[in-house]
Amino acid sequence: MVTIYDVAKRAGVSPATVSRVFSGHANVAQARADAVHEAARELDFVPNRNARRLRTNSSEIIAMMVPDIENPFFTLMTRAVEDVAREAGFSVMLCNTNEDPVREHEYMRVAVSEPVAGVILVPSPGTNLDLALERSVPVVCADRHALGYEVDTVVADNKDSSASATRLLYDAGYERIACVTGPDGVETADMRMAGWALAVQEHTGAPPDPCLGIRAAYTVEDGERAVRLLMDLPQPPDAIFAANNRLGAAALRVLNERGLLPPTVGVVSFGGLPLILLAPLGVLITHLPARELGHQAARMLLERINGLAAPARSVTLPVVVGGEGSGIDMIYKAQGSAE
Amino acid sequence: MVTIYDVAKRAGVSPATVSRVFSGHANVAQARADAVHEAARELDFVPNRNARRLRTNSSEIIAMMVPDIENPFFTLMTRAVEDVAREAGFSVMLCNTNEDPVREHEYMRVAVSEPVAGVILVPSPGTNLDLALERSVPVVCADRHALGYEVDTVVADNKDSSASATRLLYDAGYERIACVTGPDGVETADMRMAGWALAVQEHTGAPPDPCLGIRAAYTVEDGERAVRLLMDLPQPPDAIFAANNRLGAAALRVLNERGLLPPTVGVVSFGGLPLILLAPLGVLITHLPARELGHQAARMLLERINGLAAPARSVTLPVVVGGEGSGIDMIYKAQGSAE
DNA sequence: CTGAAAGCGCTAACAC
DNA sequence: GTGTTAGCGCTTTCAG
Repeated sequence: MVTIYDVAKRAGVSPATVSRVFSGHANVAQARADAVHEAARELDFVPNRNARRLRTNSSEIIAMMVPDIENPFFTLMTRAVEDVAREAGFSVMLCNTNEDPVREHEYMRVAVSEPVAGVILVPSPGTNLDLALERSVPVVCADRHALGYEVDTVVADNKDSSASATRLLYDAGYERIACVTGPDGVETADMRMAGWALAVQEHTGAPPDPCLGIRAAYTVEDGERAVRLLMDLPQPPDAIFAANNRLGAAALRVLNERGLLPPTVGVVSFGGLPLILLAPLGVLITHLPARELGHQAARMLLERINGLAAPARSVTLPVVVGGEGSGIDMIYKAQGSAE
Repeated sequence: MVTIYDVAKRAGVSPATVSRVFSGHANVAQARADAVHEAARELDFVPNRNARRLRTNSSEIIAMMVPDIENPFFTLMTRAVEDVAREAGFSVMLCNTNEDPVREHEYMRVAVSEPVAGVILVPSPGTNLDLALERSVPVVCADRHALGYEVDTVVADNKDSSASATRLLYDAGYERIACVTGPDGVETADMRMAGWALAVQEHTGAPPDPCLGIRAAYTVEDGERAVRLLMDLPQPPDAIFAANNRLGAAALRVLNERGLLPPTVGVVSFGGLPLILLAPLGVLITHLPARELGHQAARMLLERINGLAAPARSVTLPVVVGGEGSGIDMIYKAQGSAE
């Protein structure tokens, strides 16, 4: 393996000079810097990052922990994180927490012992950040808050936009609107259900019928189970507010089985369905700002990595509802692969 | 930061013993090992991986380089890699090459200087593996071969199954079948087009009309452009063989615009469309073994990381076509999120 | 089975 | 500006 010593010898300078040249921020005479670069090229020198990291106790790796890497929403967010990370010279280590605090914590252990420069996390209900915080590894939460911790967080405006989306169903003439949402304690699930409940209360003057608000894992399979339950009710709903893209797909699949596709039964999918046409259907989609969530989270993390010491910040990204180019759209007008 | 020295002092042993306990494979008396573990727990000791890596010159990171992390096909593959990597104690660094050799090479540089334990790569036409090979970082290629290199590779049986899929369109009564495939030089694009051409030749006794075989980037946008070209032909096709999921979606979108959805114009999408119902349509889907590709690639890489020195292996995963549970299925029967 | 000691390749004081 | 030097925390001979 070729080291700075080899390069130094060949370039006729000291190892320190080589180090200075490669670590950037240091004054080296132009002539010597050139000599170093030339020697390095000739020797095909690649700096050893582990040695550097051991010395500086830092890395250029960001850990990105998401509940489900196969969900296009998180994929898009990850992609956005990767884009800004790369530009700043960081790599992204991807971790699939599976919405499981144990697994998440396991990953946190390796992240901390790495140590990574920072972590971007979509927290689960049982998230534990102690390990990272003790060792002052910067953490920013995306999409949801971490319960009991004060860290930078960026989320979407879940409650208000859920209420707006639900109102759209009322506007379209539906009267008995159900809600399928995610697991208890998952912030997005809770907030979106709260938004739905709010809109129902506004419209009917009473809290929603408890049978109409139902929970499922954020998966198509479990969503189908839940939607079947809903449609088997003595008084089934005439519209469904689905709190994420998986549940939206589940609703459509079940309704399809029963010949009740929209507009027979109304559907709003909170979060984009994969880019594909469903032209005959009138499904309402709200576009979550997945990309912006990722960008913002990455930017905030980079600030922290660079030493920013301000108190925890919390930003809520707006989800404009209704109108062209806004948050809610007919599916066949949907742009972008999956928000 | 707490080090093995702190732990050693507290446990009343030497640093070497602590190291032996944590690096596993070493004989330490049970009593001392217990003492070490206890001390480590009390001190909340986490081994510093950079120090270890510097010493051993190895890491537990696998670089996974894919052309488009937002494509569910690659996402699923990545997920499969992550699953087997995790089990073996490895983390996955995700790299989005964007089908761009320059960007790919850039990532290869950081992978090599990391150094990562190995890399799993979906190569582009211009892939250059010299950097990794010189430094004997194991590489396995997935989904495509790397031109000009002898490395472990796992691919799907693209040509034969494309031919079979095309035959299915003939069987369904279509007569003038077009093909939209990916960029020239991208192996999957070339092989799938070759399979289509083979089936056409078989059926018509002549090579396909060159106008009917068209290329596009593997994106929905560019696919739409290509399909429009096809449908604007003086003699437009009555069926389309789309060589990947993006192009399949593109075909459906364009046909939808023109009121020509299947079965008016036949469509086969080579590679699963995202899980969503399209019941009224009769789209043929072939399911690519994305998960198996990932598993297999990861397993082969792990073998190399563990020192296997056999000559390069090449495995082709079968894509059984036709029949229940096989490669081709009606979309509304599709299982799995996106193969 | 265990400890002492020598680095892995690099950076960062510190002198010059 | 540049060279010298002392480690970063860990693994690994080598003795005992």
